[in-house]
Amino acid sequence: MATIRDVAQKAGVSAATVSRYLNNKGYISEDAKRVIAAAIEELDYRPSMIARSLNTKQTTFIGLIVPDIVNPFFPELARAIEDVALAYGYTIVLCNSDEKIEKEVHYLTTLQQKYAAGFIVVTSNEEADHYTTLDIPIVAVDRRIHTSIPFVATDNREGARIGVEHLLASGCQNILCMRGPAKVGPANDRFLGFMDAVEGKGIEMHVVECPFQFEASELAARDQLQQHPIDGIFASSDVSAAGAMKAAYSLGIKVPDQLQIVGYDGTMLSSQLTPSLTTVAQDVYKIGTLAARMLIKLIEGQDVTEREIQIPAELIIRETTRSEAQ
Amino acid sequence: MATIRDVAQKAGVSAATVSRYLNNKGYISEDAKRVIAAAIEELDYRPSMIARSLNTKQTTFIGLIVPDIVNPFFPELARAIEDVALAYGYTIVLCNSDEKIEKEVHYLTTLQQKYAAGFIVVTSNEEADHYTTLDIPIVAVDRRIHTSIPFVATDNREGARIGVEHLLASGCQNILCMRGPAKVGPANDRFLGFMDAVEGKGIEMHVVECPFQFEASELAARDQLQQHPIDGIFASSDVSAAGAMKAAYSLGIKVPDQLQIVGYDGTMLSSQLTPSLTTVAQDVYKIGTLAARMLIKLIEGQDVTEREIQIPAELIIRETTRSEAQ
DNA sequence: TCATTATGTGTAACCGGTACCACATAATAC
DNA sequence: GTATTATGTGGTACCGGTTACACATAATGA
Repeated sequence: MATIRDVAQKAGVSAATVSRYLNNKGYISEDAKRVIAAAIEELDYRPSMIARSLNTKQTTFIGLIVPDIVNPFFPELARAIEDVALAYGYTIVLCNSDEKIEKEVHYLTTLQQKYAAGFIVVTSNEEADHYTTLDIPIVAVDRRIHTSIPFVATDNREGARIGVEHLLASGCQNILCMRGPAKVGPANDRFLGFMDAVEGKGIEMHVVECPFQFEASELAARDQLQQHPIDGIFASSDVSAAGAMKAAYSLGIKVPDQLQIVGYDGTMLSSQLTPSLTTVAQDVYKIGTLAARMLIKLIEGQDVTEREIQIPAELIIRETTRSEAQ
Repeated sequence: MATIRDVAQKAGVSAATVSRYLNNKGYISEDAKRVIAAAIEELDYRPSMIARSLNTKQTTFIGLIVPDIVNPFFPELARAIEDVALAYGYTIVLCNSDEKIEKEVHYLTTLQQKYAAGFIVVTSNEEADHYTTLDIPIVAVDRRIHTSIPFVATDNREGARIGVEHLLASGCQNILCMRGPAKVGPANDRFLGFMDAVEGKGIEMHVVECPFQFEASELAARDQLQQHPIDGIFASSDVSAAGAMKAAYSLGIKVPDQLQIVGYDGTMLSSQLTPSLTTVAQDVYKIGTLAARMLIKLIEGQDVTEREIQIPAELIIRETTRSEAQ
């Protein structure tokens, strides 16, 4: 690899001049520009970002910390972030934390001492010290970390409320809420939204807590369906809804005739199921782009006025509900 | 951030000694070790990887170039790679190429001048010059790039053959093959496997090419199901199989009673569908770990004996086939 | 006892850029 | 005609590590 001094020598100028050329700083004659450009071309010279970083102290890596990229919510988020990162000259480093503090801390420290300019983080860990004490910018996505850390997410409470309203409007009288884990912020918000919709309506309701995981959800749903005459399910993730559909199928319960189901997330899965799933869709791509933009602004020292962004969710009515209203 | 000279000063030794301590190189007295460790502790010193990289010329970034992380095959691959990368002290940089040469080249060049130590690449692009001329190691996954580039993938031909044999053994007489795009290597291998199984068996067959995409697959399947008395479908991806299931459902064709379906990939989706999908599962995690190990060996200058690895696929029999044999 | 080797540490150059400063010349101002 | 400013370039220290080399002392061998 050619260095800046190789270029300088070939062009018959000093390294300083080449550096100025590369960064469009200070005065450079047209002659010098021409001869430097030629030398760069000829040597196929590319500046070493690492040498540059050493004294500018600036890098273009963004660490993306997610629980597990295999969970279908995150690839889409990653994709969105990567798209804006690319546009602004950043690249993203993928970190799977499995929700474990040790892994989060590991990535935070190694990447910081390596090269990271900032982080985008999705975590449910209560202890946020290792985030608040960081000296590079962070943006939290999906789950709030600490009031001092900027945050982007769906308006989950309102989203859930809309989904449950739809179930109500479609005639459900006996609703099961398959709520997510209590320690996950958005799961709680969705549960609150469920309560908002259901309260004072005089309908019967059941609540079961289950992880965003297929088998466990199927089991929980089957159990509830056997115990109660349920005619509507609000699942707080599409995966749980898929589990519920499977449970209904194996119990011979017809969807949507005997049982209506609303999922949450709006992942690919929801449209690929048979019958296709009515769901409350999050605009994950938008969340990702907004978070990335915000982080890059922070990195580049620009003003960030809105430090908390809530994106509305959208109800997508498909085949697991009857929407009697229509 | 404290520097090595800060540590040296606090410990009353030279920077060289601290460096030796950090790298376990050369002689260091126990006294020195103690006093340096204390100074590091006190200053919360972390060596700057970027300064280190500048003269060792070694980095610990692995570029992962995939068409689109949103395609469910890739998160699992990424996860596997990331797991071994973590174990060996590497971090992975996520690059979505959308199969576009420009984007691939962009990432290749920027990351190379930035920091990458090697690449793991999934691409179907014919033109491989920008890969073969690279001066850092690469490993190709899923799709072969060039004979000179190490390669890890499922034995797709054999996998497909097994899947189709199962359809045959389950009594299918009129089979539709939903093959993948002609320009994608693995899709061709799977088609060859289909032919291997079907040839000379005297059964009726139909072939339709469709992308690994839900809507298009549903349309193609519906079209074929309306034209021919098909009783078995071999889809070369789970997504296509899901499309076929939807088509069958909307045409009132019962699965598996009237129509049996075998998918390919073994993604989450296959188990979450109702009925759950019989599929030929790839061991994506294994592919990822093997590829990552191989790349790291190449980066670290170790011998790599096997430069082409084929992993067997496994048939997972679920509810979309009847397996009469049993 | 003297030569040789093992042990331990510091000095300084270097990796490949950036940026401050000095300096030279041309253009403009007074 | 001299002072001032704009334009253009080079020298060199520095970012924060690593490492070759020199040097000093202790331990071992003959």
